[in-house]
Amino acid sequence: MTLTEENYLKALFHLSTENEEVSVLDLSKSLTIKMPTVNSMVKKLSGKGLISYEKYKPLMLTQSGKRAAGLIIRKHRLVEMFLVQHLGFGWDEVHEIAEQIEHIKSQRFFDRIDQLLDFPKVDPHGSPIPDINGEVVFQNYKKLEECVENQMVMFMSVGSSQDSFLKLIDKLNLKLGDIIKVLEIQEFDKTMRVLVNETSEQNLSQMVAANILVKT
Amino acid sequence: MTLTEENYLKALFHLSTENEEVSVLDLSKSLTIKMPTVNSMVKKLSGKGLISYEKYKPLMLTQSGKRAAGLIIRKHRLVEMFLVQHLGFGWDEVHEIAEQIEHIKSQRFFDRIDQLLDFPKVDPHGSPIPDINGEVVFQNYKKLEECVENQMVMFMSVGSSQDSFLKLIDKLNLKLGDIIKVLEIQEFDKTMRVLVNETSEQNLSQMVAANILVKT
DNA sequence: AATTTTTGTTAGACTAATCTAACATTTTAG
DNA sequence: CTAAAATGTTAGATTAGTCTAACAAAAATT
Ligand SMILES: [Mn+2]
Ligand SMILES: [Mn+2]
Ligand SMILES: [Mn+2]
Ligand SMILES: [Mn+2]
Repeated sequence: MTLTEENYLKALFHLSTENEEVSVLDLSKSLTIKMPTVNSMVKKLSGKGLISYEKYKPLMLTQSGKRAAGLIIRKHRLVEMFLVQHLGFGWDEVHEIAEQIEHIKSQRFFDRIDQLLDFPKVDPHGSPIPDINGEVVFQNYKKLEECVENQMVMFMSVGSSQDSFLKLIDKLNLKLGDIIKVLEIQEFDKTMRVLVNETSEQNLSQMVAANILVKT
Repeated sequence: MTLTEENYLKALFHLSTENEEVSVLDLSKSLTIKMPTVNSMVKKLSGKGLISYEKYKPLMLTQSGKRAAGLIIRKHRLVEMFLVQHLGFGWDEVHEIAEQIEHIKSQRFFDRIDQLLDFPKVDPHGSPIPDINGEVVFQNYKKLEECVENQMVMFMSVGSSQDSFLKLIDKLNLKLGDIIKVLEIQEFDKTMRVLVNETSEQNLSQMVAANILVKT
C-alpha cells in the first residue's frame, strides 16, 4: 500500500467513527483533496477490497480496510507516544511527524517502539492505541461540558488535537490524569469554574469543556 | 526536495567519494534505475543547482548539492545509531529503515535524536556522521589487508555494509574498537591469522581483511 | 584510421496522484 | 412536485518518476 492510500483509509476510518454516514465530500474535505480525485481513489481502494463502494452511496470500510486503517493508526499513536516520552516533544508538536513516520515499512521498527514504551494503551492525547490486529478499544468518556456542579471526574482524553487547543490546556496547567471538580457553572454562557487536583482553580469556556473528555 | 531527489544526491555523493569521476552509468547502476531516467533526473537537479552537468561529461555535485547530500547522510547515520543504541537493532538491520526515515521532514526530530545520542561522531558501522552543515570529516583508515605481521591496530570501521559481511563479523565476534594483532599472513592466499583483544584467534580471508578498516 | 563496443541522449509511452470543467444524480426547499 | 442546490461522476489535462526503443557520441580495439 502507498502512503497516499494509507492516508485515505485512515481519514475514512476517523470520519466513520465520528459520523453515521461518510460521503465523498466529507472525505474530500477532510483530506483537502478535490472530489474527483477522491472519487477515483475510492474506486481504486474498492478494487483492492478495502472500501465497499457503490455509486452515490455512503462510503464504508470493509473488514480488511478497517484492519488496515487500525494498524496505521496504531503506528501513528505509538510514534506520538515515543516522540513525547523519549524525545521530549510537546503533545502539540507530534502529530505532523507521526503523520510521516506512520508510513515507514518495517514491522520490527514499530514492534521495538511498542516494547520500548512498555506496550502503551493510549497516545499522548488519551486516544486508544489499536492492538496488533488493528482493533480499537472504544472509550466511553463523557465531555466535561456535560458534568454537573460538584461532580468530580478524571481528565482522560482530549476531543480535539488542534494545536491551539492543546497549547491552551498546557497554559491552564491541565494534564491527562488530573482530577477535576466542577465548582460552578455559569447559567449565561455555561462557563465552568473548576478545581484541579484540589489545588488550582480555573475558568473553562463551554467550548473548552466540550473538548475535555473525562471519566467518573 | 522529494525523497527521490534526495536519494539521487546521496548516491552521487557516495560514488564521488569512492571514484575520481562518476558517470551516468555509475549512478544508474548504483540506484538500479535505467540510464534515461537518471539522465533526466540529473538534468532536473542541475536545474536546481545541485548537480553541475554537461552532456557527456562526468557528473559532479555543486557546493549546495554536496551540502544537501551531507545533511541527508547525517540524518541516515543518526537514525542508524539511534536504532542500534535505543531500539536494540543489530548493525546489519538498520540500513533499510534509515533509508526511509532519513526523508522525514522535521529538523527538530533529528536534532532531538542527535541530542538523545549525545552528539555521536560515527554511525554503527564506524562511518562519520556529517555535521549540522553537511560537512564530513574524512577518516584516513587503513585496510587490515595492508597491515604486516606483528602489527597491532584498532578496528575502526567497515568497508562494506553488506548484510552478509556484517553478519560474518558478528560471528567472528569482532566489534568496532577491538584491538587486532596480525599474527601471520599466508603467502599463498593472503589469509590472515589475527589475535583479537589479546584473547581469541581468528582466520580472516583477504576479502574480509580488505573490508576491515583500522588505525594504528 | 576504421570499426566495434560502451556510454549517453532523445523521444515517446505508462502509472500514480492530482487538478479543472462539464455533466449527472440526489437531496432540499419552495 | 418541481426547481434549485448540493453532491457525485466522468473526461481530459498535468506532474513526477519510471520504462523501452531508437539514435548519437565517445572510447576502445583491431
Ligand atoms: Mn495524531
Ligand atoms: Mn500520514
Ligand atoms: Mn546505512
Ligand atoms: Mn532513502
